Amino acid sequence: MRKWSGRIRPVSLGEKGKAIMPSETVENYLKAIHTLEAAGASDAPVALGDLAHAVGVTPGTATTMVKKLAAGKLVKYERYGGVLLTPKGERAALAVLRRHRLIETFLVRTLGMDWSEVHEEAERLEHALSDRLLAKLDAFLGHPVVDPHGDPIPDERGNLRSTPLLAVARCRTGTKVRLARVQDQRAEFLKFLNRAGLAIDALLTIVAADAGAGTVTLRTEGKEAVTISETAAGNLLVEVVGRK
Amino acid sequence: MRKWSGRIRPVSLGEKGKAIMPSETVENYLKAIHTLEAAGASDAPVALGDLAHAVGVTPGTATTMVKKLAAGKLVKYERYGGVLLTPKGERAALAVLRRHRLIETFLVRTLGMDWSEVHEEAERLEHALSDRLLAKLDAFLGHPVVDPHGDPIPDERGNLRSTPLLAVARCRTGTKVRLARVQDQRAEFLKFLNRAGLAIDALLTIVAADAGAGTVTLRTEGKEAVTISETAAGNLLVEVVGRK
DNA sequence: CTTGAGAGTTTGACGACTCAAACATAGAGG
DNA sequence: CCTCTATGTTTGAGTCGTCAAACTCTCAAG
Repeated sequence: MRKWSGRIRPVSLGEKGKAIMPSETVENYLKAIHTLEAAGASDAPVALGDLAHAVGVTPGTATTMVKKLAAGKLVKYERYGGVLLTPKGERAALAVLRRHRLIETFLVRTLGMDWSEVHEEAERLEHALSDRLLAKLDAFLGHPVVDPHGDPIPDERGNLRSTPLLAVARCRTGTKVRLARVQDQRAEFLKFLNRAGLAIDALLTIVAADAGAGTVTLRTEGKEAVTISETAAGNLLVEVVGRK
Repeated sequence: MRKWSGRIRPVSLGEKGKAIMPSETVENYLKAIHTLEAAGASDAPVALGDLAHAVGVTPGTATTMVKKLAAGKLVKYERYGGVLLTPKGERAALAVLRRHRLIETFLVRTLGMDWSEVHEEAERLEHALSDRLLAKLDAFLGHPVVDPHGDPIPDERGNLRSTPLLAVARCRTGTKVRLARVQDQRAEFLKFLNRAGLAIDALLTIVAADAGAGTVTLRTEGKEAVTISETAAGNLLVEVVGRK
């Protein structure tokens, strides 16, 4: 009788033993929860509907999955009460984020891809890198601390270095700022930024803000002014460098 | 009512429409069939048992899967008659092989990983690269024609440039050769080659061949002689450069 | 021929993930 | 306080890939 030396497959959650390799699906849920936690009020649990939307499944599916995550001690969950990452879940989420951001950095810096096209790519690759490869990549890139969108890259231990940044939406007219981080990664939006000359590290001046129209106007060195929605302005994080 | 903009998932085989994105599993079966076809006598169908073994599943699973591949016109299959790739299946298999080998090349050349550790890595990554990324990678590497093991890399159209090579096992004593390709990718074996100083492009001399013991002895420039099994010698492909 | 061992196939079941749709709950507005 | 609607949960079913074990076929040896 032959022995079928099958490959080792991801183990189901909540089993005996140690370091469980989370499935691709689980990693995606954790990442989404992390992102939603960061976006919402601090300590506010993430609504399952939002989670479902972020992951791209129906609410029922999210409920089912979250119960599994809870069984695996990756999240804290109460019926009708939303979901929060446990420290363990947080670590796992940051590990995924680290892979994602290092990959994006590599794709842009080394392969010369546009920042508008690397997100989807990284989305698929992030589940296929070993720790060993990740370490090599990190070293190759010179241990970058932010990715091409300005998002911080967690280090091996999951520490996130956070510089306090300000949304353009909250800047007073006349402020001079440096674009440090873009939180909307939709290709559409990034391509618009390309056209408008709004790149990471670009120096900008807040020219005007029209609360009524819900727009903000800004100008980058030598280029013509651009007007964007307040929503968009909320996704551009900057560092103030001075006042005109 | 919210619209669940779920992600597009791989479509099941044999459906209407065109360019079906084969699942990771399907890609692995095709790759395995291709490899087994190449290893066996020309035009001999691949036995389902061998396929099952190569993919790491039970024979029943392989049968089931092969029927699906046949439904998708990727293989020619007859009950009890083994399996052969159709032109379509061949193309798909070569595409996977191309991705696999370009990734290995990148991992060794750019990230400095050892050739003994890249196979497994590539095995996972090969299913996650877009054509766009692959093209960038190919250009970045300067359109390499062989991977770190000496295996030829199919071009975008699936053309394989094949140089006729000879197995060390078939070389006469006294022949001087250049090591061109290693067909056994088990980390164990490659690490042994490292220790023995047997690298791609190394110049070797066939010192002796003992048919009784089933061994071959060879020497590389300046190093001491190594004796390997005939099986191993069958997996070292070389180019003859002269006779001593 | 006949036959049996070995290769291949079928069947029934399962785990992971998903959806649609029926159902339950919370909590704001009246 | 009651009620309605938003949101969340459950249920039943489906897909994909897998296994174990029962079953079937092929073909070489007698």
